[in-house]
Amino acid sequence: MLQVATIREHKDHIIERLAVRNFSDAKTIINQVLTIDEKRKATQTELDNILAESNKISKEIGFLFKSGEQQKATILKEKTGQLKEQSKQLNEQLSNVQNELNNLLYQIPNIPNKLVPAGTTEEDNEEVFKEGNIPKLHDGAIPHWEIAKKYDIIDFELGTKITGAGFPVYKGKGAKLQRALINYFLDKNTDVGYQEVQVPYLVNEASGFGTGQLPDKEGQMYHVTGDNLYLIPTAEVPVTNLYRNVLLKESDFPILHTAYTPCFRREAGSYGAHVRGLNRLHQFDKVEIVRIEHPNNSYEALDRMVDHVKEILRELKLPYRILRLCGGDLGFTSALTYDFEVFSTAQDRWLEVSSVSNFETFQANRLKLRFKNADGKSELAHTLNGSSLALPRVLAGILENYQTENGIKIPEVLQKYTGFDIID
RNA sequence: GGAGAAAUGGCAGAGUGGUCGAAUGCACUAGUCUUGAAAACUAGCGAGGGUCACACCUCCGGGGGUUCGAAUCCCUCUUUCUCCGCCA
Repeated sequence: MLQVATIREHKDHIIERLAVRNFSDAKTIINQVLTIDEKRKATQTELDNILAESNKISKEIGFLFKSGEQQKATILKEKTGQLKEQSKQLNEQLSNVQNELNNLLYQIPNIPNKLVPAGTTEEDNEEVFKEGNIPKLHDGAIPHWEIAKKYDIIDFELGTKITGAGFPVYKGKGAKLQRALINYFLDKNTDVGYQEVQVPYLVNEASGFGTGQLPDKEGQMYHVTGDNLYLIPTAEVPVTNLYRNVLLKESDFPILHTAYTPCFRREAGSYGAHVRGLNRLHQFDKVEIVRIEHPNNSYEALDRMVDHVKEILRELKLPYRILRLCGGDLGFTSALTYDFEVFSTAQDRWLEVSSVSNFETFQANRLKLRFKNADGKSELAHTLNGSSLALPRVLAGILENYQTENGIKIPEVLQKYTGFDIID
């Protein structure tokens, strides 16, 4: 959520940048926000004046009672009745205006960074980096869902029986390989200073609001209605909300966390040809990295996160590329996002395995995540996060790219975690 | 799940209807003293709105109510603690 003060000061710039997202209503909404905020201020001032007078009279009544002048007090009491009625009305007005203002603010996405290219679909994303060799597979190479079946390491039908489509069961070396990946990712992250945390997989409404999933995207999350809780779609939600309503010191920066969690996504409406196997699931595992940064450092931090994910993919020897998301593909809350995609050789397509974003103050404003700056003033911090990494597609990439006629080889860096070097 | 107690500033902890955004202690910040530090002393020290700056307004777990006036009384929700029940 943008701050009204920011909107007021940088109105033209914001309208111009929002055009990159094809957010055509920008000008109208921004102008509405400013008008309504003026109304808010006026109403607030009017209410404050009435409350001030009412407070003054109440105090006087107190003194009069003490000195035994009951009659004078009674006269004053009558006067407060009117004021009370007025303040009640104004209060209602104020909360209406405030709701109106908030409803507008909720509709405005984050301002894209100047690096974000214009564009409408994923075709317009900008490839900024590419590395690794696409292996030449032997004749008869197969996609990962067939590999999974052939070696009996992932059972999709069994998951369907227990829950439904999109909830696979990992078995034997498949399960072990998954666990190896989780441990490997966590170790890589903690090695460079991310503190590991284990967090709840269910979150309340306030948390969903803080990171921007609510109120608009509740359809993407599983809702436990009995207790009004949501299953997390990503560790970003609980981990970032660790810092909801927090006032930091400048010396607290940077804050770095990593967390392994399962992720639950309804993926409503995204069925189709490209969702086979591990490509798109309702439940999957992910290791996330989250940073809370001083505004001056957040873009350097973003670059460091990108470098970190690069190193992991390099170590796994998977061919990958990095995309800078265009305005049309950029998430609602993000100012700049880099997607990492691994090449899935048997499917002949790129699979997204990580998404690294800077949200600047967009989430912090909702979270009330601030720090005391050098002038002693409260200022919003910047939040960032990235996958490091999402498991299923990395797994798919390994199974497909490492397949040989004799079985699936295990990437060298993982062998000390798996305890085996081939699935056969 | 049942019964009882509690929730106040970074922490501890006063405050049970009026001048209380709130005593006191610790922590913290600045100054005096000191070669420096400690100690001692002095001053400052919650957040949000509003203002050029003041004034002023709001906030004592959340929400609602009583009252001219609520941290204080009432209702409700949440959380914590104790006891009982259940249980990985």
